Amino acid sequence: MSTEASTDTKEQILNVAEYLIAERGFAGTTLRNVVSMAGVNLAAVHYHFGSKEELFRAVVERIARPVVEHELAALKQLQDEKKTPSVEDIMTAFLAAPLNLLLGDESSRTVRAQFMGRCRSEPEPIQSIAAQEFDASCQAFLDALQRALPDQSRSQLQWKFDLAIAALIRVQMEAGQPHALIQSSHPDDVQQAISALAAFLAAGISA
Amino acid sequence: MSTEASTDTKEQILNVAEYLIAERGFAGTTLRNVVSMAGVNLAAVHYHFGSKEELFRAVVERIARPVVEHELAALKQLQDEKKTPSVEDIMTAFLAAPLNLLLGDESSRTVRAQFMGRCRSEPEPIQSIAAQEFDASCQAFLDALQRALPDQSRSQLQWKFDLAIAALIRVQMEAGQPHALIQSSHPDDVQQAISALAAFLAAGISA
DNA sequence: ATATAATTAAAACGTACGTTTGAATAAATA
DNA sequence: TATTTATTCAAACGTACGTTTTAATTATAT
Repeated sequence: MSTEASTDTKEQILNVAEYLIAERGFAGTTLRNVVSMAGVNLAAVHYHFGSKEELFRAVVERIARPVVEHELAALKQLQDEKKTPSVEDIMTAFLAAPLNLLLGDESSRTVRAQFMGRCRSEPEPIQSIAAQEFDASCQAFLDALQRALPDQSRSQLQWKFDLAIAALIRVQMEAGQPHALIQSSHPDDVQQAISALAAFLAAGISA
Repeated sequence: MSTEASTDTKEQILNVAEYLIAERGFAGTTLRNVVSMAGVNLAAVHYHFGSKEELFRAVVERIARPVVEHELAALKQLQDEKKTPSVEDIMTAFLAAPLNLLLGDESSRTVRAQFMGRCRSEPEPIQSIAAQEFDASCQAFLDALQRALPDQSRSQLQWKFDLAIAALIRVQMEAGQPHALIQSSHPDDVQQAISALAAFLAAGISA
């Protein structure tokens, strides 16, 4: 048996698509760019994924699943430790999973971050496809914030948490650039960035 | 004489290009979409602007100029009133100009906001073309923040102010949507949103 | 009114797009 | 080994892209 050759092709396509869409956006990335850089045949995309849009969905799923899992696990652990975690605790748990992904192998460090950033600014229906993959963790963290700040209205917390996501994504996209919060993928730097960003957001959300 | 017909065509193209790029992004907008909706000939784009990229630059310039002017004027007035304005004062001045643009005629209310949002997430070189149009006011406000918070390092303020811009743009893009900060273009609502967002950001930046 | 310039129009340029097809090749089953 | 299935490949499908060209039209000025 060899699903070997098959999965190689499939993963190569996913890797390259993630890289190019992160760099150029969905509309700016052509399947011919993808297969050329991946070293596979053009028809392989439709054989394995069906269409360009389905390929995008596959890339998003591959990225979102572990992030959402980590986030929900971190939140659960936090709630097991403390009865009512602070806003800063909650935000730290929320930020840790995606930002620690920046610690992965150097090659795909920024790529994954930039891809997630693109997801939120792509035109419909691309944006919605991405959003629904992250929806589960967003709801859970919003509930946690509501318990920590019972005096704030739900709609208030909603737009504040939305801005927190916007900030997280901005930090991810700018990682490594001249004046960004995250300068290197060194564990200490990333941990410090998580703390600084959690403090920034906790202050704003609590205000 | 009639530069009449000419400026009509030119402005129609600018209007429609702004609308479509706001909705679909630069790569997702075709010149044939533009001229079809604008009711002008395809060649008119190249006659008046030279290329698709130059058309984009023209749209950005038309939007950015009044915003930057208003922002710098508001900052100057603030610094004339108070010797050392508070962080919240500064952020309010920064937010007021772009958010008050949402008070314009209902038709183009969200369009302009979404366009500015797109500018920051477009792939290069589109993003840079847009960024340089807003650069002047960014530097001025960063300087003002530095004077209000002399204990924070420049690089700290830089990523914080960058996140403030990200938040501003997110608020603009989401305006009118279900759980957004800005629900209507009613002057009172917008003014309240400016206050809330200024408080959110001032807390984060000062933290 | 006539000549000159500015603007619009229709059509085609070459290129690249996402997708489909049908044959060739490799792998798995019998 | 023979046969069926899964995968790769080269080529072409029709469509749409940004841009250019050339001619018709409109306005300005002599």
